[in-house]
Amino acid sequence: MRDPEATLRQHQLPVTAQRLAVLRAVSRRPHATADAVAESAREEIGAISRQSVYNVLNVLTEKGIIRRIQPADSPARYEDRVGDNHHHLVCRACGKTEDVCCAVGGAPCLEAHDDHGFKIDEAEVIYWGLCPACQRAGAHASPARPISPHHHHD
Amino acid sequence: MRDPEATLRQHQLPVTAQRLAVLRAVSRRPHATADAVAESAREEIGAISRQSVYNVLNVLTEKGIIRRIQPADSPARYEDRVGDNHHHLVCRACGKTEDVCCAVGGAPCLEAHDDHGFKIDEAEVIYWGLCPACQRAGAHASPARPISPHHHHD
DNA sequence: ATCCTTTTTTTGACAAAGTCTAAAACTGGA
DNA sequence: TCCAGTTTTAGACTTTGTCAAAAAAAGGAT
Repeated sequence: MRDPEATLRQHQLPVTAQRLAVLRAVSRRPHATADAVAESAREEIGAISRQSVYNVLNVLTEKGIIRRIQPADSPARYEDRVGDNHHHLVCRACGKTEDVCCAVGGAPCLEAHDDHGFKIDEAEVIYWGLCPACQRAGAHASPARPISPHHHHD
Repeated sequence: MRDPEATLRQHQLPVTAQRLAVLRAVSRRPHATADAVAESAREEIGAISRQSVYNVLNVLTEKGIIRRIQPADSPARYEDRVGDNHHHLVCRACGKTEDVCCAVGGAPCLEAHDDHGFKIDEAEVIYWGLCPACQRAGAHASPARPISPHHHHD
C-alpha cells in the first residue's frame, strides 16, 4: 500500500488513527484474521476496540480498498492486494495462506459450463493442501480435517 | 443415493434411525445446511437432537459418503453427490447453490502455477453471482454483500 | 434370553466469530 | 465556537458449531 492516508481520502473516508492503523496492519500482514489485525493495530496505536476493527475492515472491504477471503474452517482473512484476481493456496493443517496467480489470466479467469441463469461476477479458486512445514511435521491431509495451527502463522 | 442402509453398512457404520434420516435428508435436499437437514430429518423420524445431526454429518463427511461445502457468509452445506469433483455456483444475495461441472475435466481440474512447496490435494472453485430470482428482485451483486435470503431457498 | 462392552444419542454448557445498539467522543465545516 | 453528522466504544446478543458427561441403544459372547 503506497499511501494509506491518500487512499482513505480518495474514497471519501475521513482519516482517523484507527483506520490508518487497520489499513497498515493489513498491509503489513497479508491474510491476517480480524484478531491478528487488531493485535497488529494495537502495537501501532496502543488501543482499538474490537468493534472498530470490524467496522474499519468492513468499510475498507466495501470500498474495495482491501479484500476479504473466507476459507473453510478459518475466520475471515484480509489482504490489500486487490484488483488482480489472484487466488489462494491454503494449508489444511495450519491455515498458512499464499497468493497464487490466476490459473488462466484475466478476470474472470474461469467460465462455468452451465451458468444456470446466474449473473456471475467472480470465480473464486482455493487450492487446498499441506504447506512445507506441516508436511515435515507429519500432518496428513484429509478433506475433513479442521485447521489447528501448531507452530507457524500466516 | 441408491440404498442409504447399504451405504452405511459398507462403511462399517451401524444403521440407526438417525443416520438414515440425516443421510436421506441430505439426498432429498442437496446443499442444505445442518439446520435444514435437522428440520428435514425431523419430518421423517419425529425427533433428533442437534448434536446428533452434527455427529452424523461429521461421520458421513469423514467417510466420504457426503461432502461438506463452506461458502463465505453461509453455514456449511452438505450434498451426497460425491467423487466427481464438481464445483458450485452460489448466489450472493440468497445463497442458492447449483452444481456446475468441473471447468476442465478430471480431478484435480486445475493446477496452481506456483505451488509454494505445498502438497495440493484439491482445487475448489466457487462461482459467485446472482441467481435469476435475485436478478429479477433487483438485488445487486457486490463482493462485500452478505447473504440474506428474501424469498427462495435451496 | 442375559450380560457386558462399546458405540450412539441426548442434554446442556461452552466457544469462536461476528453483529447490533446506544452512548460517548470526535470530526470538520459554517 | 458551535453544530450536525460520523466514528468509536462497550457490552449484550446471535449464529454456528464443539465439548463433555450421562443415558440409551446395539451387538457379541455366553
